[in-house]
Amino acid sequence: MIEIFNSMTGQKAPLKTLEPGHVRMYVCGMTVYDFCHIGHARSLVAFDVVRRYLKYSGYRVTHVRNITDIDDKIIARAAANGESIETLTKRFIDAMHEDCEQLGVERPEHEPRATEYVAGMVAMIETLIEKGVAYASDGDVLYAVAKFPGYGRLSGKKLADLRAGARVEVDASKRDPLDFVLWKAAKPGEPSWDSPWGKGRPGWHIECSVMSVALLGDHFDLHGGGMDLKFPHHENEIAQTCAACDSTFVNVWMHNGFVNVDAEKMSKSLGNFFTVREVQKHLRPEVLRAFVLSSQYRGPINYSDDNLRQADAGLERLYVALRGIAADAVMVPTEATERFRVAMNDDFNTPEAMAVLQALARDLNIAKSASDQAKVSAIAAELRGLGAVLGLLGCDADTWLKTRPESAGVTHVVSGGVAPEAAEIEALIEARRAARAAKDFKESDRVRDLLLARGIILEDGPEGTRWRYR
RNA sequence: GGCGUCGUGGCGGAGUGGUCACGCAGCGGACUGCAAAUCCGUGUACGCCAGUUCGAUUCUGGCCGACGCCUCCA
Repeated sequence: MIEIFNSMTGQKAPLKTLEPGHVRMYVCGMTVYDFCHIGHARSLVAFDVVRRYLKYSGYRVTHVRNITDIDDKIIARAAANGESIETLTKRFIDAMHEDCEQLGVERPEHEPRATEYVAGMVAMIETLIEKGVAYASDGDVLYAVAKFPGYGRLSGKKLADLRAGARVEVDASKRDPLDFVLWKAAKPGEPSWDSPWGKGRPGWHIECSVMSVALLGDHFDLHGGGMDLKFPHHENEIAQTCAACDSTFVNVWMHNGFVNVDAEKMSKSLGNFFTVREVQKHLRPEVLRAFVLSSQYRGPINYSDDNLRQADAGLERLYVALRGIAADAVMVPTEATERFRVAMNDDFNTPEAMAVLQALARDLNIAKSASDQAKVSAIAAELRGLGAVLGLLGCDADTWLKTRPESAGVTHVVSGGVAPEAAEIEALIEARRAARAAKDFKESDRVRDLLLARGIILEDGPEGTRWRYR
């Protein structure tokens, strides 16, 4: 039984799908005017693990992740770059897909774009006006927040408190400062669509209401996103969908925590963000993934070189254990799998799940030194199998270990082939072998130091010498 | 100001009313020509103050501190 923390209730509860064996989930995706940063990566990876684990647990998953391809920032960025909105958004959508592939994030079943659903948004806005919860004003359409009784429930806010804390100047067209825009009248030169209220474009929140209803229905199982979307975005989504469809909308709300830098939220406005592709210049995407999974998805996670280094070291230990073992055995679940499942069933406790992988690595190393082949391949299969549920350990171990960190970034999808200078390294190892055979340890140590200076570590074993980068 | 999350050993990070996380780093041992890798061992950690309890890091209350949301943001 999978238990999930529901932001709406503040408690964990067993997952009960509306349709037996089928999970329908919607996760807020990106606004595509820039590259993915580590914060996006965390959300992407966190919900990718949710998706993978649900599938592993036997569910069919219909996962929707939207793409916001029209909004103020996109318009501004395109104008600043002197390029069209289409060119800009296409570029960053492609970049996002590349980043996802690097991070091992599976493609969701649907990736709807806001601009493809404008007609539906207009229709929902009309319904909201008919129902008396929205009003047109100077070409804008606003949602009258006070008309929706449950407003603030998700974020635990009261209308009065929100008004007291309001830091935004009141827009003259708003009847209540908290009312939010469903439709924006077009300004000259801006992209626009025809509507009953004149030319304009949708507000941000309405797209998610319309696209989720269109692809998943007006009542589905899971809705996720970053903590910062809880208010106002998800609150507004609820107000829109529930009022327009007279529905329950979402059963379980999930929110991932932030990535911090020096204990501060990584964000565009603070300028303390790193993009996924920058980071991949000096480490492999799988390390980033392991780093994200090293803490539970709801808590904060601190981005630092040392924490990344630790994630790398932990992952390397797993790959070292798997090295040289054929990946041909079928996974047979043992107590380790049971422990893994208990951890994951508890609101996706990935740190605990990773501890299980480490325990398997130790057992594997022990079985290896005992030369218990049956046990070795069984444990290796279980380790790989559970790793796959987290989207880890998908590479060939030897390839992983023989790929230089600085040439990383292209290794998540195993492509075979070791580093280019492998032949040269092998030659030096052979020379050293000869020296050792002749008991010329001075020479053999010289060769080893030579290689070490290039970041290559040698390991002498019963079957000869192996090498890896570090 | 309102609302909320959190505070675990050198670091990261789970978890629990009373023997165990796990990883990184360190130290000792085994192994090794020496290393590396691996295995074994090793740390009186649970913000502060009270309360409940035979016993609290784990429950309750208060305090302090950090962070977040209240405005676009994963």
